[in-house]
Amino acid sequence: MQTWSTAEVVKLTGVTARTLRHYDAIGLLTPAGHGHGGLRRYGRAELLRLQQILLLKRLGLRLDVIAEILDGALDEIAALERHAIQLAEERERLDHLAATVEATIRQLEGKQTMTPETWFDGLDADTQARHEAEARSRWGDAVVDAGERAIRAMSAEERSAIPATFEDFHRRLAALRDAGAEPADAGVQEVVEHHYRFIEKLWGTAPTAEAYKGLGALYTDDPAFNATFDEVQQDLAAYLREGMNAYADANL
Amino acid sequence: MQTWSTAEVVKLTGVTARTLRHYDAIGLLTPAGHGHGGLRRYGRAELLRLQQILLLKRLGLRLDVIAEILDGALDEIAALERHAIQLAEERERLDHLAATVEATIRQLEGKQTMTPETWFDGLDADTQARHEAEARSRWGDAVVDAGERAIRAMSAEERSAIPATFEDFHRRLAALRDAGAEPADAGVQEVVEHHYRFIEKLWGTAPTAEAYKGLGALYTDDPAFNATFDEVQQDLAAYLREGMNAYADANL
DNA sequence: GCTTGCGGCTGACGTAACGTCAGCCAATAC
DNA sequence: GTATTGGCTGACGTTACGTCAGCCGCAAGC
Repeated sequence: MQTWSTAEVVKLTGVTARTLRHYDAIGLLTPAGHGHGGLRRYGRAELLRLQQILLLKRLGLRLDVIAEILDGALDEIAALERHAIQLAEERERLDHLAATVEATIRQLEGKQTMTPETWFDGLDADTQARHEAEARSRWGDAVVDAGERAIRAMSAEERSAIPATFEDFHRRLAALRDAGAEPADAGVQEVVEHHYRFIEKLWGTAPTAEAYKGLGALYTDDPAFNATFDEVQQDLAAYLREGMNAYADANL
Repeated sequence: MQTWSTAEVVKLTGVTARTLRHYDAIGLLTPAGHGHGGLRRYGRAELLRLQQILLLKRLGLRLDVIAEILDGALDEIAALERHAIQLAEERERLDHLAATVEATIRQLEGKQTMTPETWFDGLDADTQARHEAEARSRWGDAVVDAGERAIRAMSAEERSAIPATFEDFHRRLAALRDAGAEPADAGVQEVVEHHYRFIEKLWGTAPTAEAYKGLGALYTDDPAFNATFDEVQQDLAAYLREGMNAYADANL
């Protein structure tokens, strides 16, 4: 029976000698035997098996899965079906990623003059871009795009008034808190309602309960936001968040 | 100045403690200082940096690249643009892979329901039965039945003529190739069209461009197929594959 | 007989980004 | 005094090999 040495198999198939040794080491492709000095010798059956391995590998399957298929422990069609599903998921993930990266680039390039620097009050352009990326991954592109349109539709006056409006909310909330009001109390909820309406205006669409609560969580979780609130009053972000949660539960 | 312990940062950001230690170990995020017992302490600056790290990481950048960007050694926009290109390439690769996998699955299905041992040597009756049961539960009866109906709609003569029909294609292609014809030439494309119609008949449905190309790739990649072609003429599979690609591009 | 070269061999380390122990330490709570 | 909390520092495992380093057997040339 004809046999082939490692070097010959390398020439025939294009795989590297190291790969053959690796497949031997993990038991995926055991040589037919060993010649003088322990030299590996492959027979026809091993070459055929190697061809199958390479085919399945080209399809992106993992070596352990390939081994299970070739040894009959796994159904080939079922394994490929699962693999196809994984490929589709991965592709979708990449699509989403690519969109977010593109948005980030556009933002960094400043080609989009959407939110003036005043928007996030104190955040530099770089941080702003990060926030847009975060917003897109949190709420989706549609929401952020709508927000951009809404902001552009505002007059310059309205736009420049944004930070002051937020500051006004924050100060009123801090005052209520100092007075001992709970987040769910009517006075606080009134301010929160104004806040909600204002966000709706900024976003160009009415936030859902989840989105609004998510925004509240962002206020406390994001150190940049949190710091902005802390400047007005310690832990004000958490106070507002509770107010937003209560508002969302009661009205959205 | 306010500082946070590892556990606090974990709660604030959602990353694991192990990750924070890892980032410290590779120098990506060094704590502001160490408290009693070597406990890590993070300040506002570190939280902001961590925030940036997490955003870039969500965009799929590698940690060493992130470090270079944050330390100013790399231009952020340029790095993201390169990254976007890589994402697009990876996506395309997955597209291609998915199409090939789908075609392979179809072909394996065809192996079992449509063309018996005469065309493909390799699956015994038991394996075939398992595959069919698997196929029915996974793809639904409709698809498998359609294929079987298509086969059954053939007369016994037609069925037994399947291998001969393929062989006829192969011989005609080999002859054209010997005569110097390119895969895209009209004469070859005419044979390929017959081949396409025949596959359509066997599958019970018209292959898409991707599926048809995937089948061509399978002819060259699968050793069982390739060997069948090689018996007629050396590297005939690759020749047919090119013809199939040209046909798909022009007509599907 | 000795060296050189070829072809191959067996470890062993490195890769990306951590997860998952194992074993130890310090401060606090009971 | 001890259990608990919260943290610490190694070190191994993960995937599919690439890349040495060091050694061995066999042949040809000197």
